[in-house]
Amino acid sequence: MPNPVSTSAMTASPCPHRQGVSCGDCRMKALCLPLALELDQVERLDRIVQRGRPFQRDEYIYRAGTEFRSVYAVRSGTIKTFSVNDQGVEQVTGFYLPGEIFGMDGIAHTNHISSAVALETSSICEIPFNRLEELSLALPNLQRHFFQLMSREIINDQRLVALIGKNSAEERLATLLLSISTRNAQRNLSEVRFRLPMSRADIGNYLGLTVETVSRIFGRFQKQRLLKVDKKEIEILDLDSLQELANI
Amino acid sequence: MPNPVSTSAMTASPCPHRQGVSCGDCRMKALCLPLALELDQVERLDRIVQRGRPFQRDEYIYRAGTEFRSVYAVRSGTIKTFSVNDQGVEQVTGFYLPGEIFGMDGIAHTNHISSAVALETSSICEIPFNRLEELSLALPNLQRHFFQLMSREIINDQRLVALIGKNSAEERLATLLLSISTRNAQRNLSEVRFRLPMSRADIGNYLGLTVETVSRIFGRFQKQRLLKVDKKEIEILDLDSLQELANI
DNA sequence: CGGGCCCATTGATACAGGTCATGGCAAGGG
DNA sequence: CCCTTGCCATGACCTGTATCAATGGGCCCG
Repeated sequence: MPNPVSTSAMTASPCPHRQGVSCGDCRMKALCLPLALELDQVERLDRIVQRGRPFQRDEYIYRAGTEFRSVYAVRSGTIKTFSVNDQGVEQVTGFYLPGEIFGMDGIAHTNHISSAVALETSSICEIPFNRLEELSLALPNLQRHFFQLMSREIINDQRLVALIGKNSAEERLATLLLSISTRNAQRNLSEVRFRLPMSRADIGNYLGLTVETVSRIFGRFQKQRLLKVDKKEIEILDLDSLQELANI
Repeated sequence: MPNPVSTSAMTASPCPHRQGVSCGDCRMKALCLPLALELDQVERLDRIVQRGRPFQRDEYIYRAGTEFRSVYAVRSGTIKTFSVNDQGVEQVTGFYLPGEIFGMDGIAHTNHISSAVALETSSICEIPFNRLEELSLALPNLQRHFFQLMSREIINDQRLVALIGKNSAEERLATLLLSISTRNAQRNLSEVRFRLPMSRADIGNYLGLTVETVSRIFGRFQKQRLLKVDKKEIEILDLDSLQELANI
């Protein structure tokens, strides 16, 4: 008897991908919008945001090499960004959850140097960058917000460098799980039960590990009663120990 | 007989750290300034830039925990940025050469989360961030330039993640050497002979390696006739092979 | 001038994680 | 229903890099 209800504890809204929402109504606005923006400023931002039909699993939001036009906000679902070097080796550069902004690495060039795909059905807000620039000239709060968003992205990447450069496989995986856990908590979802939308291969790629190692560590964590793992469904049984492991 | 002349091929200017320069005169303007800025716009930027006395080796430009006020441009010398986690482990996050901007990770917060020290005597331009924000509202080119600078920082960090996560010690060191080489070339310095201003420990820390490994790889590169290494003085003997190693 | 310190190098050894290979399970398609 | 395919798990083995330890050179300072 398959249970049609996802374990992801959604609120009353019938479909998380529904159209026609405005920034003012969006459940994610506290995450992706500058809190400092006044109501009429939100409206002005809202007017430049484009919302298309949801992206299906494996659908590209943008591709490396194509023209950079916009940055994007996740309204629902999960996005993976990655780049491919000239030897064809893929590098996963990030996983983006609802309320988070991606595509800011494209700003430096006229063409994208990385790609973004949906890991599950996902609704995306597209924010044309030249319009965002114009609006930022008029709304100092918005300009500041984007500077801060980009700064945060830099900080995240630096943390990832430290994680990969200095920590063991166990510490890396624990840290990723806790990162997703806290980001879920910010979205008012459970911080101990969630579905990992990405494959083991993606996790390993992101963390600088092989699939086998990721798999073994999941096994080890289960044996140590830190986690309950059922394919992509994760339950954190011992948050404290996991945090200790991740030295957070 | 010690040779007082540094191997770094400086141009005629008697002292690279001299005061009283303006952005318009600065040899590094092509690197750190938006090329698109008009002359009078450069002057307006110039007026907010603060130039103090040079920083000596090991002097801090800013410290983690102190109030974030400015971003900085290197006019001469080399700056190392790093953060320290709660276990006291240092993570080197970057080396900044003349014409490069650092401190952008501070924008996201009111206080710095990383520190910056001079690796050698260095002249620094301080750019108060709130004044930069104001000016950016008036100068669209400047706003764009800073968005692009930050985007480039993100890209660099992502490349570093890939380097550390996917490449061997040899590949990592080769890539760092080539990065410094090309950045020197941009400053019209030799791309095959230069002085590494940072210690082996800093290099290892940055690349996610131990000092011993860095030292061994330097030895290996010498044996393979890729490099001539004399303490911090580096001569690249076989640029092609090094590039092949770094898969660039 | 000598002692101490920092930095770099080099060697011996250990081990975490990579590589290679096998097998299982679930989903989808003919 | 069986066959294929993709994803994950697990075992055996190997190797690159960390770790531990010892040595040497340069430099500062008493």
